[in-house]
Amino acid sequence: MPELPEVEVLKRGLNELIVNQTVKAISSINSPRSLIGSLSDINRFVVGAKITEINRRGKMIIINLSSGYCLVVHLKMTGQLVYRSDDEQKNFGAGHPTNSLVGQLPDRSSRVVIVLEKGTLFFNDQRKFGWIRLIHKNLLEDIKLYRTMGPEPLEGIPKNQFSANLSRRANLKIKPALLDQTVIAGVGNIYADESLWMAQIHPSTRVKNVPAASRGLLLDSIVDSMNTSINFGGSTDRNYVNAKGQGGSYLKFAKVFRREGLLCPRCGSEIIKIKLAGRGTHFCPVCQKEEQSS
DNA sequence: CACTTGACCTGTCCGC
DNA sequence: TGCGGACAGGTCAAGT
Repeated sequence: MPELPEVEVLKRGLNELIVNQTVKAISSINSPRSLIGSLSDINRFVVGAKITEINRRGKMIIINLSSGYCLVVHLKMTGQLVYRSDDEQKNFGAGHPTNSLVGQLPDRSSRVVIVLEKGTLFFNDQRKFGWIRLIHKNLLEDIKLYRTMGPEPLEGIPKNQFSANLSRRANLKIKPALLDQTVIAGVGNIYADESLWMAQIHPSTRVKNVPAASRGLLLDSIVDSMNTSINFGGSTDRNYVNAKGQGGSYLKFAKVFRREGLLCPRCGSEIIKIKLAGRGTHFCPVCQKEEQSS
């Protein structure tokens, strides 16, 4: 669902749409757990503050405020951050056509509503796994996920660092190791499967049995697949949309993800799906060969 | 301590 | 058609 590329596309959109706007109001609706922070802090440090910049760390979005605080957003599986200008809100009310995949807002999945000067930002989350947390920018490290997050793929990770991080999980299978956010930031199910296919590594291979050359190829593949996805606006399976409510088209170009029963674009064999570490895992059993354990 | 499984949720899809 | 259950997967907590 939303992984690094999707969150990056969302971050870029938000930077174009809501920076320099002042927050007029913020409230959670229908899901108190979705907004984390005391009501007094929210009223004091969010309402009346100006949005200065939107950043990303792994799969987290960080909305910086002029008060020195920030709203950290994790979309988890079904979260969305959709901005509607006041004009767009009026048009929706009038039933005008739109290119948004999301209908009139708020809807029944809306969890947090942030009213800005010129529009409204909606945090929608069908399954309520996601959250928005208010925290001072100097205390971001209090969030364990933030503090332990591995290096950013788009900022250039030295291959020896990637290899060393992987080796901390030497006995783990390579796919669950990639999903460990302390090893590398932002990889989820889609880009794990796609990059393992590109690097021709069987997802069940133990990390200790993945040679250095394959690790280097794997890192390159992660970066390549993510950059390609960003260029296509990310992956939309069902829920993901950007800040304007539009989907991304990367899955049309995916080689194995959700393509079980279809043919491997490289060798023509049938792509299969297995369950690995509790996750659906797609790969080519012929050209992604498992290294023998010793 | 390292690793695996279950919980958190809700909408969709499949088989009966 | 209705219903129960499996499934989707990011992260943390609990269990082995």
